[in-house]
Amino acid sequence: MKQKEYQKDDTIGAINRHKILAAAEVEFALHGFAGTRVQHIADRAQLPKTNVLYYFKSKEGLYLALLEDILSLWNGEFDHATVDDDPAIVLANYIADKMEISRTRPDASKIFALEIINGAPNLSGFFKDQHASWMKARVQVIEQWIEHDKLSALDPHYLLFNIWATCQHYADFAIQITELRGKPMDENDFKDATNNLVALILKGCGLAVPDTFITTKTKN
Amino acid sequence: MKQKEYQKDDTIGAINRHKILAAAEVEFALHGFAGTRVQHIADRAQLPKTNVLYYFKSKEGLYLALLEDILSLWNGEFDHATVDDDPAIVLANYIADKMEISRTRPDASKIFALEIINGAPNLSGFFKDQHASWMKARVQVIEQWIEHDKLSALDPHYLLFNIWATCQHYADFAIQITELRGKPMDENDFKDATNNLVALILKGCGLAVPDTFITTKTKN
DNA sequence: CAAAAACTAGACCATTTGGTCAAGGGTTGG
DNA sequence: CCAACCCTTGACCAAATGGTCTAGTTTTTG
Repeated sequence: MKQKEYQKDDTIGAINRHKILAAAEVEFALHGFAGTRVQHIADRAQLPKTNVLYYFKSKEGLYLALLEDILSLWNGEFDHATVDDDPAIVLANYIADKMEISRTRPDASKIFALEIINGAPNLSGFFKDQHASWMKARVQVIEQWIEHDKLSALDPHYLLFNIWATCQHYADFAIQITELRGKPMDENDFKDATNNLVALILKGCGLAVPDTFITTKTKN
Repeated sequence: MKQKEYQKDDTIGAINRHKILAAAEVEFALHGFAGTRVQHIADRAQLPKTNVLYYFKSKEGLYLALLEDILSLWNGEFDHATVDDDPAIVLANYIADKMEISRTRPDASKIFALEIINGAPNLSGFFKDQHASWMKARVQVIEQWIEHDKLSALDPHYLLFNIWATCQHYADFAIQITELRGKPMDENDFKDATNNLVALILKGCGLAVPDTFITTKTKN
């Protein structure tokens, strides 16, 4: 973070750091922090182990750097929504965003999940505070929507939890999903899943589903 | 499994095995398989480490025994539902069951989640097959409900995934939830969350919410 | 072009940790 | 009461692994 600002992206160091982070993301997602071997990260990045330790002081240092990268994904459109916005549009887009992250960055999602399940031992107080205040602000907006009868009465906390839960699930439990569907989810399946989920949640909140999120299938 | 059938529950061996399993559940949930120390399990069970290895041949043996216990939780009411049942009742009860497991056995839920996230390396083919055929049967019932216009059209797979996702979330992400709500969820909070979730999903499916799942609050 | 800085890499080490062993203590059934 | 079995326990070990050291190579910079 500190160096990256002024550092070019095409120096040998930057390239290697990037390769290592990418390899680490796969390994940590698959084996957790304790179960991951520095050697395996090195192998995957096609570098000697010593190099990994050279660029990142330690296994923990690498993990923390990765985690910081991952947390930066957790921002989006919804962050700036106000009462005046249409809840149907805002929520649908929020869900679509989250689903898109699950599709394109499943390992990031898994690492975050592992971190939380294990008691969030590496999430900084700063992140937690930031997250808590984000939550508070979003809850207020949703409550205002409810007051203005734009949304049926429900606890905004649970609504948000349920959205996160469902979206994350498509990344974290991808193996199970693949097993049960008989095939992995491709981009189209994700679109279907997103539209299904948007419909479920929006209708569940008493909202109409925006046209853009209605699947037009031959199947009636 | 093999011995338990004829073994009494009050022998010294059975008691210790039970203590060890309980301790292991906490430790594995908190640190994952690789991150868990046999010594810590022993400490928590208040037994010497050698005892743990005496009762269970190895760390992996203990983990597998625990996992088997946990998987037995994954059965419930919905297993026997048919077209003739009321989908609103069946689904609401299914959600309530799952939420109850999240409340009472959060560590079991976490271990299962860790297992899936890490690629399900220890889930037997038997379990997977069983699970897949369970899924197929449930999907059929839901499709029949849809054909009979008891439910709005949606993909049954995604509906089930979304239910699992939300229910599991209250166990797996309990730390985050506590952080964001400012306090841990007690039994009453779980009841609220359950009713919120039932309302969201049932309304999302075009179903009326059974009376038993409507929270009567002073808050309008 | 020379020197400093960045990078590569094999050899090596200290520690941690799952697991073994042998010896002894309790319990139970005949 | 004794013998077989179950249980307890400290001492110990081999393997794995994160990390260091040193030495050399390449790249950058003045």
